[in-house]
Amino acid sequence: MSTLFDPDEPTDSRPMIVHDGPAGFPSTLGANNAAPPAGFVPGGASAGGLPGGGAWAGGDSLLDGLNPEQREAVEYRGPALLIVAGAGSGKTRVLTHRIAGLIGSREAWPSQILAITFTNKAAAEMRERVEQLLGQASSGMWISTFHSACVRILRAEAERAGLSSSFTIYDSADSRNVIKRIIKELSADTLGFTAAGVSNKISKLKNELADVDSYARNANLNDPQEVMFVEIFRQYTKRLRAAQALDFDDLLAETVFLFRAFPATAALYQRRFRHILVDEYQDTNHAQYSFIKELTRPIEPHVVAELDTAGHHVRSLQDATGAIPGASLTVVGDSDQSIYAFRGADIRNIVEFERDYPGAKVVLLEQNYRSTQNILSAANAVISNNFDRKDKKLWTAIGDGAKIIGYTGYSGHDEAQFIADEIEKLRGEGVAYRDIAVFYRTNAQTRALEEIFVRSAVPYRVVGGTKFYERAEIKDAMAYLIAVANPADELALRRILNTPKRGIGPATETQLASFAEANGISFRQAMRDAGSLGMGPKVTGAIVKLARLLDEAALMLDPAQRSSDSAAGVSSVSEVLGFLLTESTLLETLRSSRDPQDETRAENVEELLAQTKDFVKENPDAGLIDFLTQVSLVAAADDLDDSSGTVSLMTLHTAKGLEYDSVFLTGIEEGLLPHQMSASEPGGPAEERRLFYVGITRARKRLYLSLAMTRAQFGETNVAMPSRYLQEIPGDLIEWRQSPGMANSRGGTQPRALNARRDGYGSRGSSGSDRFGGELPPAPKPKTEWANKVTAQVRDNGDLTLEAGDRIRHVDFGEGRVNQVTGEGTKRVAHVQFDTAGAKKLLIKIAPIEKL
DNA sequence: AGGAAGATGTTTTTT
DNA sequence: ACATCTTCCT
Repeated sequence: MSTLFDPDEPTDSRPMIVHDGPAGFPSTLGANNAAPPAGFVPGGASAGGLPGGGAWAGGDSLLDGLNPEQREAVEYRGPALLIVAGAGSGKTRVLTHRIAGLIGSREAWPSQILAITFTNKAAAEMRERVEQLLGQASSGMWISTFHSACVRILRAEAERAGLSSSFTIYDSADSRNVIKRIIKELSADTLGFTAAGVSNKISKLKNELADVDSYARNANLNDPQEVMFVEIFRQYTKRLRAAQALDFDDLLAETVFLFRAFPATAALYQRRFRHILVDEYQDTNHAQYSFIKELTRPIEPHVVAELDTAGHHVRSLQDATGAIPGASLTVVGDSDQSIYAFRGADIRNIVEFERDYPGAKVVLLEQNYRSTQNILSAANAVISNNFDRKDKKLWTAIGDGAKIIGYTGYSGHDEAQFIADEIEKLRGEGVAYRDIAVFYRTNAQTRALEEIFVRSAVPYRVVGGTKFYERAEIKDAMAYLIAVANPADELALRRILNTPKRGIGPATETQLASFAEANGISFRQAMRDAGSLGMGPKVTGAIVKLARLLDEAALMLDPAQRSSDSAAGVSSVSEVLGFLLTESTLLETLRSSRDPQDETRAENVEELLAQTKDFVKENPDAGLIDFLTQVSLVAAADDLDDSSGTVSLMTLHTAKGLEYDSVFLTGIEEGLLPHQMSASEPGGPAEERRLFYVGITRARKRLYLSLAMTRAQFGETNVAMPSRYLQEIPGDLIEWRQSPGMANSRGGTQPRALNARRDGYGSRGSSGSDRFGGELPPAPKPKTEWANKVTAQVRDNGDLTLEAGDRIRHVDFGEGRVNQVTGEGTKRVAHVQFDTAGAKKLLIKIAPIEKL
């Protein structure tokens, strides 16, 4: 987060560098720095810089503890470097050391470095580690995501780009709303258009840097379907522009367009960033690729001259021809971990890097420092089934480690119970909750897990999922802020128009819109002028009042206006939000509602208010726009709090780039992994395999693979088949606690069909393990004890008191004896030794138990 | 205008 | 199963 507001301002206290503007080049040197940077110095580093170094980082050489390949990746100097980094091969280490080396050896100023990461969290981590290596904070580095970097550039160059610098950023839900409205107005739904479909298509096009016009030029105008799509696209573009809004894809595309249209503007950034490093390069799409391509373009002599005349310092960077050579580019990636093709990531960007940047150096990192050999062997075996890849084998010096544990549950709930039990077992062995993670393919799978975890008193955290900022009440509150920051944003205005209810219905809304249209004024202005619309006095009053409220809030933020009455200076984001929430009665309405859910909603809004206060504290110089930007660009993985002592639950996609001691990979079933939807996509199954591979390689010491025989979806319970990928793991690596073929306890449930492999995978000698070859037995009946019963009941045992020695009966586990009771109030937990089911922990308040 | 009951679709992944 | 959207009723 701090990366979005990294201290790049002249107000920064450190004397090292003085900046000269948004694209500031270190034009003036601090007194303590004698040597100016001169772009990269080939060979300079190894000669006098790094190895002997230690001058800058508390004496620790940057190369200590690196293997030869890693060293090479840190030390190499040249225009282009590709680091092919297998999972867990220490690429973050290499990147941070490389950056620290560039800065520490004075080859580059921090401000000449642009490092792109996949998430804000990764950016923050990288910044921290670089500063740790350097032994000091280094302002001016840009370490951020593609999107954050583009926002920063676009806000700085807004005028050039034809935008307001306070443009709003629409998330996918916002753009879908706009599209939905357009579809409705054009009655395009009769042609089979859906908001989601159109939104996806537009997103894909923008990722390819197409816009309406370029698309329309090549469109087949005899196809009514196509004509309609073009019309929707056109409307969408028009509305976003009118609202001074950009969607996620625009952020990149507009930046690229800006660079291409204004070479001199681009040159400011080309000149500034002499070293560009991109992480997760395999997941870049065409727009991102182009962004990097533009930034690393050499600056033509005539543009250099232009800059020079404009007073920029460029002479020192010129080569013999008068041009400024392109920045040096380092990309890191692993094509085996490419999992975002579905949203336009183009694996060719990394595969063809050498062709793209002739003379590029390639370094391969294959030694893994994360996982045990058993885990790596499984990963290697799986991924080797993807043809069309460079063979690459991860290896480790760590040793074999524990076997992979396999488990087949009767249902998703059974699977979840197994995981909860195993987590407790691990806990008993001294593994902390925070070192455990549970991965799944789809968010829907969290339900069963959460239910069981709550019951079993396993502390957990869902990373991502339904995000805080996507909640309706938060979007409402945010819409107030957006309306203040960007009066042109009609979407925000319409959203708050009748939230909370103030008697302004859809009819009134339409009247306002057409009034604005007819008079060529903004929706906001139409609200101010509502008096001349001849509506009822009550409605008119409500509209005008809202408009006035927003205007007033805007004044609170405007430094020019602070002259008169209000003694205080410019108000902070939290003050403005507090004002808006109070005056609009949004918060009060939620609090006094009789809908029980509104209580939580009110709490959420208050949480947002608290967050703005934190934000103001951490970023004293940042304004409303900065806050809105930050909120727009937070990702699922960003809010992961490492310090919390909880088990982490997340999707396989979110898991990329993370690692845990113990990993549970759940739902390894056909239809789920690989997912049903991927079957029709061209590279689908291969991408799903990479996803599986990514999941496996997150584990350091222990890996659990679990699946269920039946899984509930769409309210129906369906039979699930083991994933084809399971067979790709050599049997001797897995120890099946309950194998896919032997889940027949309890009076002999039928053995079930696998994808018919006679040698079975892994079933270790237990009875019935090899009975499933060939035949296709009927689907097993869901075990009644589990099937969908957990959801049915919302239990509340009230103030049931238990103490050590009590005997209880549990719906699923039978009878048992309480050994211990811990915790307080509603969180009291009973530690129970069941007669047949073993030891469990139960949350007393809600567990399906009775005292005997 | 606002609320309740009924209809509908949604679940692949995300900056 | 659940949430959201639509339709109908007050």
